[in-house]
Formats: sequence, C-alpha cells, structure tokens
Amino acid sequence: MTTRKEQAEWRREQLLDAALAVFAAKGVDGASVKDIATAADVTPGLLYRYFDSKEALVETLLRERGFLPRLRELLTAGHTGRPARETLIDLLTAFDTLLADNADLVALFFGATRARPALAELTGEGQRLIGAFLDTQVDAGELRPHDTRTAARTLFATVAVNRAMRAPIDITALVGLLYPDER
Amino acid sequence: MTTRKEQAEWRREQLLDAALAVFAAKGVDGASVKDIATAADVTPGLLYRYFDSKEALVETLLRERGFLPRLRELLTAGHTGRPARETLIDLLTAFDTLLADNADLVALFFGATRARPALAELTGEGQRLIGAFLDTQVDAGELRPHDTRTAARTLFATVAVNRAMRAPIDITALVGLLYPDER
Amino acid sequence: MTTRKEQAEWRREQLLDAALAVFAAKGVDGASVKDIATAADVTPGLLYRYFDSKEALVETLLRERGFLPRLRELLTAGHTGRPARETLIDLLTAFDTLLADNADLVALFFGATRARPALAELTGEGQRLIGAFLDTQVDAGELRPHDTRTAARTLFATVAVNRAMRAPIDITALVGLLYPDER
Amino acid sequence: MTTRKEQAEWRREQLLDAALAVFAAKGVDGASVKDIATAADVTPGLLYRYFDSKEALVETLLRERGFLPRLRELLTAGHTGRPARETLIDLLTAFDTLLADNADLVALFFGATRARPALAELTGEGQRLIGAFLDTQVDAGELRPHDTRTAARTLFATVAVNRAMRAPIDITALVGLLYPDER
DNA sequence: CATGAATGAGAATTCATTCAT
DNA sequence: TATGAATGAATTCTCATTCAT
Repeated sequence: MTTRKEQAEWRREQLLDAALAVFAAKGVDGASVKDIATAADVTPGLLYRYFDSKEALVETLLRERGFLPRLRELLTAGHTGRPARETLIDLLTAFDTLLADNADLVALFFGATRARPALAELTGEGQRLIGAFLDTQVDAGELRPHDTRTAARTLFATVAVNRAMRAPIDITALVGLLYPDER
Repeated sequence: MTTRKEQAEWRREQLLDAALAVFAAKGVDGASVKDIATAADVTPGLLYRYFDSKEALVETLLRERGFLPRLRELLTAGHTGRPARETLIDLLTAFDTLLADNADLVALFFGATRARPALAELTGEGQRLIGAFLDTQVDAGELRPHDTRTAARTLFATVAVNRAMRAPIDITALVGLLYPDER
Repeated sequence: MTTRKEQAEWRREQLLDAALAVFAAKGVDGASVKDIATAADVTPGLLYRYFDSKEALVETLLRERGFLPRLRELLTAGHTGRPARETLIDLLTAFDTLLADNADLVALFFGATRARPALAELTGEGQRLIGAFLDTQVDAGELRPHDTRTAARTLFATVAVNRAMRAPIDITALVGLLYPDER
Repeated sequence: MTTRKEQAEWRREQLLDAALAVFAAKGVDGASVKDIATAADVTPGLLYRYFDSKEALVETLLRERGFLPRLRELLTAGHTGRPARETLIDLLTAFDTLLADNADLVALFFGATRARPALAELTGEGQRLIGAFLDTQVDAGELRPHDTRTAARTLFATVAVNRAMRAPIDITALVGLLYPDER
C-alpha cells in the first residue's frame, strides 16, 4: 500500500524524468510545458502542483540531478595500492562513462547554462578534484612533477568536450600523452 | 555621398551585428526579432527586407561570419624556419585569440548547434588541421612521434573549452605538457 | 448540471456560430481571428483549443454546416400523389427557403469557394437532383418532355442567383414559364 | 515619339491590367500590392503615383473596366428585321461571350462585391435591359406575352451563373425552353 | 518618373500559467 | 489529486503606405 507521500514523491520524480528527457531532446526553450506534460502522461495543470514554473523544473533538475556529487564521490574514492597511471585511466574512464550515462543531463547543462552558472561550477569543481588527485600522486612520486593544474584542465576538458561532441576519445592514449609509460 | 547600394549593404551588416550581439547574449531562442530590431534601432519589419526569417539570420551569421575560413588560413599558413614547438605555441595562441575575438560567435555556435551541424563541422575541421600540422612536424623529426590525432584533439579541446568557459589556459604550459622541452 | 463534455461541445458550437456570422459579414479573408473571438466573447487563443487554424474553422463550417445533406433530403423526399407542377413549386420553394434560412452559409460559400470546390459540388449536386426529379415526372407524363437537364439548370440557377442577390423570385411564375398551366 | 501624357496613360493601363490579372488569380484580399507591382514589373511605390490605394485600384477596375456599358450597347443595338427568337439567342450568346471574354473581371466582381454594390447594380441593369427588350418583342407580337420580368431574370441568371461556374449552357435550348418554337 | 528603404499597424499563432470543477 | 478550459502576453511575420533620393 503506497501512502499519499510515496505517491506524491513518485509523481514528482516521474515529472522530472519526463522534463529531463524533453529538455534534452528539444532544448529548454524548445520544449513546451505541454510537451513535458504529454511525455509524463498528465495534464499541464498538474505540473504546477509540483513545480512553480517551467524554470523551477530546470533548476530542480540542475540541482537534484546534477552529477557533481557522483563526480566528487568518484574522484575522492580511495584508489590505494594500484599504480597512479592506471588509477588515472580508471578515473577518467569513470568520468567519461558518467557523462555518457547522463547524456540527457549533459545536453541540458550545455543548453541551460547561458543564464545559469551551473556548468561553470561543474567544470571548476571537476578540474579542482582531478588536480588534487594528481597532486597527491606527484607527491607520492608516482607521476612526473609537471604543472598539475594545467594537466587537470587538459584531461578534464578533453574528455568532456569529446564526449559532448559524441566523439569519445581513447583515454589510455590520452593519459599516455601526458604521462608516458617510461618502460 | 553614399549610394543606395552602399547604404543597403551597411544596413545589412548592421543588422547582422545586432543579431549576433543579441543572439550571443540571450541565445537564439531567447532572442526575439523585436530584440534584434531594437538593438539595431529599426522596426522589426525591416529585418524581413533583408532576411527571410529569424532562422535565415542565424544561418547567415554562421555562414558569413563563421571563423572557420580564418581558422583554416591560420593553421595552414607557412611556419617555415622556426622550431616546431614555438610554431605550435603560436598556432594555439592565434586560435585562442581568434576565439576570444569572436566570443559572441563562439557563444552563438554553442547555443545554436543543437539542431545545426555547424559546430561539429568546426571542431572536426579544427582537429584535422592541427593533426595535419603535427604530422608534418613529426615527419620532420621536430616533435616526438606519438599519437598525433589524440594530441590534436587534446590541444584543440583544451583551448576551446577553456576559452568558451572564459577561463583561458596558459598555452605554453599546455604545449609543455605534451611536448616537454628536453633541454 | 452541465458536464465538462457538454460545456465543451456548447463552446465549440458557439465558436462555429460566431465564425459563420463573421465570415458571412466580412468574408473569410476580411475576418480576423480576433474578430471571431470577439464575436464569441472569448480570447483568440481559445479558438486554437478547438480548431487548429482559421482555415480549419472554414473547413469545419463547410463540412458540418453544409446544407447539401438537407438539400438532398429535400429533393429526394417522396412527393406522391400531388400534381407534378405543384410538387415542383413546393420543391423550389423549399430550396429557396433553405437558402434564405442559411443566408450566412450561402455568403460563406460564395466567398470561400475561390480555392475550395465546395460550391461547384453543391451546384452540380443540386442540378442533378432537380434533373432526376424532372425526369421521373416526364416519364410519368406529368410534365412536357423537353430538355430536362437544361430545365433543371435553369430552375436551379435562377432560384439560387436571385436568392444570393437577395432579390428572391416568384417561384410560381418561374415554374409557369417553363411548364405553363395548360388549362 | 510618345508624349509625357501618352506614356502616363500607357503606364496607368498597364497597372490596371496587372492588377486585374492578379486580383482575378488570388482575389482582392489575397493579392498584395507587391504582387501587383511585380506583375507590372514596377516597384510598389510607383503604384501610388497612379492610384491612391489598393482599394482605389479595385474601384477603378470596377468602374472603368466594367462591362456594363458594353452590355448596354449590346442589348440596345437595333436588331431590326430578324425574328425575335433568333435575336434573343444572339443577344444571350453575346452576353455569354462577353462574360467568357472577361473571366477575370467576372471573378473580380464575384469576389469584390461583398462590400461593394457593383454586382447587384450590374445584374439589376442587365435584367432590366433584357426585360425591356422582351417587352418590345411582346408588343410587336413576336413573343408570347407571359411575365417578361420573370423571363428576363431567368434568362440572365441562368446564363450568368453557368458561365461563372464555368459550365456554359446551351443557349438555344435555354431559349427553346421559354419560347418554344411553335412550328 | 521611378525606386526601394523604412514604418506602423495588425495578422495568425503559441504558450506559460491560473483556476473552477 | 487531477483535469482541461480559459487567458493574456508575446512571437514571428506580412503588408499597405510613405518618402527621401
């Protein structure tokens, strides 16, 4: 037996799902509230019981569905014991996979960020996290001590842009470029 | 004394300027024809003497103002005599400057490319040109012979993304990352 | 207590009524959607909940309000027992009355038929039906055996044109012309 | 050597020709001033040197190109010596031909008469003229003395409507209907 | 005489949002 | 909770008309 609250929560998520799909497909401006309601199989009016406006839908998606938490979790997870080079490859692969799995969100982010600072925030955070990771490895003597901030930005940007362009890059080759296997 | 033809040409350019500025600021969907007309200090109706539709305005900007020709010119210019490493830095700097000088266009490209293949074309072309350049240098023994395609994509993506995010990168450091100064 | 469905149906009819009146008064091109909405005492936007476009409004009127079915019914109704001459008068009078009762529709037909084949269809059908009726009467020996097709076209055109011009004709005299009372 | 005045007159007629053709093809409302100017191979502005407005064009066409004068001339021409029945056939045939030769004008009349009383005037005049002719023939004992007014309206309406519907009628049969050849 | 740039008013249509049911 | 009728404001676009050149 589902309680009132559970049902409401379910409906809310369903509306967010529908909105995300429609926004990704048509862009925020190109998607009408009616489109979203139709996709969720409800009437436009109902949306307004759950969200104040179309804009509120976008903001909620950006806030609640943002993959920044998952990214942070990913990058700060302990990678003890394995060689830094392999860990870096795992890390970037996980990031790439995250982007691929959230293609709709990535599309929304790219389209919705003109007026909203969300993407800048995301990229900043991502670069910072990768940079921090690189620093620890350099300190541990596992990686060559060059400019880790530039390296972080390079790695992050390259993976992100090529995934966004739907032309994913070979991550092993990418890491090999910056941190050649010296053997 | 300006002839009718000159005056018409001037007006056309003015309208394109206004449209570009407004599109960059608000996005294509967010900008109304009235916005553009107001920015150009004319009546909306006048726009239709010069362009068939708002969409035609976008297409014209992408076609006539596209910086792809300038990019191509830049990348294929003869760089004889100087060390490859320095030429690469010059090249990427020029590319970065080009993007900076055309910030509005870059914004338009990013916003307008959902339905239009222009950006994909641009990135593809850019990466190809940089890759071709790297190949010649590797052949000449000036650069280390690693995966030039991946290197090209990395360089291009990094410069482009960081410029688009308005957080330009240190290009010397970037090149130093991929092609360390061995001395 | 009116249900939602009934209310919607009522609104739909009301909009068609308003549209017919406005179209008849100003012609299809001369009538704006705003005119129709004002006549129906609603907002222009509401029209689009019920009809896809102004053109759809015209088509719906021509289809749903067309008097062709009633005309057919009229002409094919059994007229047994009475003298053909009187029946013919009754018939044309009923036709004339039908046109008079649907003056707005007649006006719409005349104005809207430039691009639409509705009127041609109507006249063709009308002439055919009257012709068929005349044939049966001639076969029965009730009317003089002259060219019934020409007679039908003559009768139909005369009644229609004079009614359309709002100068109705004396139908008894008209019939008397073609089928003189021989007594 | 054409004088100024001749050239102006020529241009004026050219514009009227173009306007008539375009009005007939698209209807008065459907034709834009630009359409007419294009058809006349001039610019819209020039039209306003010759006519005050689009409406003035319509009125001028209706007034100057109206075939009422030619109709009157036709109907009042002396038809001495020939049998009334044949004269009537000649008359209606000429009328029918007149309509056929002026199909554009007929179309304009039908489309333009909603707000303008021109067509009513035309039909009234036409019927009166035919009626007057019939009267003289009845007085002369050439035709049977039935209701000449109804007969006139019948003949006129039948020819006009069937020509307007582009399904011209057999005029000899039509006259034979009203005034049977008694031999 | 002729052009065509420019305007202003208005056209059809869409859509986020509200609200009675 | 859910519906869907209704609104009002905005949007893209058209067009008769004017006027400087």
